[in-house]
Amino acid sequence: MMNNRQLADTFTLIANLLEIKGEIIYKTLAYRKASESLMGLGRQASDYWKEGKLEDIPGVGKAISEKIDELLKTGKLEFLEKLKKEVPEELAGWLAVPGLGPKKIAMIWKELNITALADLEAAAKNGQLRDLPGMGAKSESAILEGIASLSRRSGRIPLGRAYPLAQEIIATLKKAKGVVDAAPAGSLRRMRSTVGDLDILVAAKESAPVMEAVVNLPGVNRVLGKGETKSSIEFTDGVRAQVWVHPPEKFGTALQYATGSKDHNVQLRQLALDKGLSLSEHSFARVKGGKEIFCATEEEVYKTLGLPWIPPELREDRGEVQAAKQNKLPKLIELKDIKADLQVHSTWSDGKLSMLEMARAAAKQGIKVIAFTDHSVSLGVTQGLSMDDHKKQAAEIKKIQKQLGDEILVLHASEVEIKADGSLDYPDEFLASLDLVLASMHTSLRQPREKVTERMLNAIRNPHVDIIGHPTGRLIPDREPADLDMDAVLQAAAETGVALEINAHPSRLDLDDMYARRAKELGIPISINTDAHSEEDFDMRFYGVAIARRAWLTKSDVINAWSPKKLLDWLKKRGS
DNA sequence: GCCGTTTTCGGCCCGACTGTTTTCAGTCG
Repeated sequence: MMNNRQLADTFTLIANLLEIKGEIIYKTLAYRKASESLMGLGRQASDYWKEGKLEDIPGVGKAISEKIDELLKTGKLEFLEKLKKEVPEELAGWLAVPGLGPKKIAMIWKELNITALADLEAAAKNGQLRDLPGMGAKSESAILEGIASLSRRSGRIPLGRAYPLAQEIIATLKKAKGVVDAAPAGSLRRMRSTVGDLDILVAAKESAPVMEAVVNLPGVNRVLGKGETKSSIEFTDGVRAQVWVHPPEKFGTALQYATGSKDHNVQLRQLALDKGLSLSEHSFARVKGGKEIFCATEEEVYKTLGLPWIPPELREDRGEVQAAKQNKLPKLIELKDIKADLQVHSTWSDGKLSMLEMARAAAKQGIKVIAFTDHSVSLGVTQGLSMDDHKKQAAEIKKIQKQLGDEILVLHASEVEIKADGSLDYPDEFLASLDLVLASMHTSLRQPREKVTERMLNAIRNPHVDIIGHPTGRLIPDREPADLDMDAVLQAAAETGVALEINAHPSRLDLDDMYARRAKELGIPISINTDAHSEEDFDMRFYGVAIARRAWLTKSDVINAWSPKKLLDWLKKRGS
């Protein structure tokens, strides 16, 4: 049975091939829209299918629902097979080359009769492209550069790498002449767990000095474009950045525009048109003449549309505009709301600092409850604790609690391994003796779907387990999530009341927003934890909270934001 | 191909930048 990702990939391929074929653009857009919608669904399309409700999926109508039906039934699609005969599938890969679009691809393919990327590279090197219609020597070398950059660029950039890098760039640009303000935009500002490139917006009266500073940033390898309002650069490691410059009085519309998402902006522009206004990054223009409206802040942009300001994390066209219209935007959780960290490691297993040092570091950041979840015995690489070790650790916790007084409450917990056969690393009687049990998978993550799901369900159904740590086991950017049946996982979590973690470490951010939002809808408590192994790791809460905000979570949805008393009562009721 | 508190047909955001052009097409976000 195909999963959402496979369905989405199929429709993206169809869109790419149709585009090269020269099909009307809106048809290809419809397939792309359906593909994105499937990726952000948070539920399996096959469930909609079983209920006969495929057309409830946004962007899926009669034609695409029939195609999903065929794919789920047979695993194949007649329409796609035919299409591949008209347009070689290999050509879709060319679209990944920066600077190459569907028109040029079709033209080169037909003129030179080549379909392999290697042949394209050879043709460019041999100077065969420059004489084609609409091409020249520059286009030819641009294509060669583009192919070379493909190997340099390794896909999307983890948020934890992109965010600090953008802050550095912003700090440098703020020193340029005449700069009033600078801010991240794009998926970076929306805090997606990975971003494609860095979008940065600068407010300045004069553009030239800023653009000069942009192309002279440290580590710039190539200047992809340099204009008055926009410049693009590529760093030596393949990371790309785009910088816009707008005058301060237009900063609001410009920031709103550059933040996106594309679909959110489409919604706003439509709303503007309904009011007789045309919204661009520069201003609101009246459709029938009259004065333009300039906005220096985003608040003014949304106010002009009759909406409250929508936090960037929500701007994904997932119902936020509708909610804003009805004044039903959630009051999103904030960093300062987090009062507990329920996954922390110490030198008892693979942490870098003692429990006392970690507890003090957490207290310094306003944390009131900390749970030490050192690894369990079977995870040998981390020097997991035996039950005997735990007795000693418990004694140690008593001792440091006295030293810490009411500065911070220390819980004796464990990150218990969910073993390959689905059993937990300690017997139930022992789990019951701990203050808190967090269960996670670290090994055999590539088991087949049924097996790995059953294993997870077993942990969720253990009455002593309070939290499931980093549920899917993904590592950004290197490891795909385990092939879990997330519907079954969420269903079981809803039934047993176990909390699911948003692991705040930027290489995990697991659960990601779409699952966390679905969890909230099912009433599943969420726990945002740093998985800290050192003092700096406590800062990673910031990313965890960002993902929670993208999932529409409020204080009451997150157990770490509850009062210590409420949290302890909840733990007590869970029987461990 | 999808969609609908003015539409079941006629829309579907719109501007910047580049390169190959003598006014515009292609790509990108």
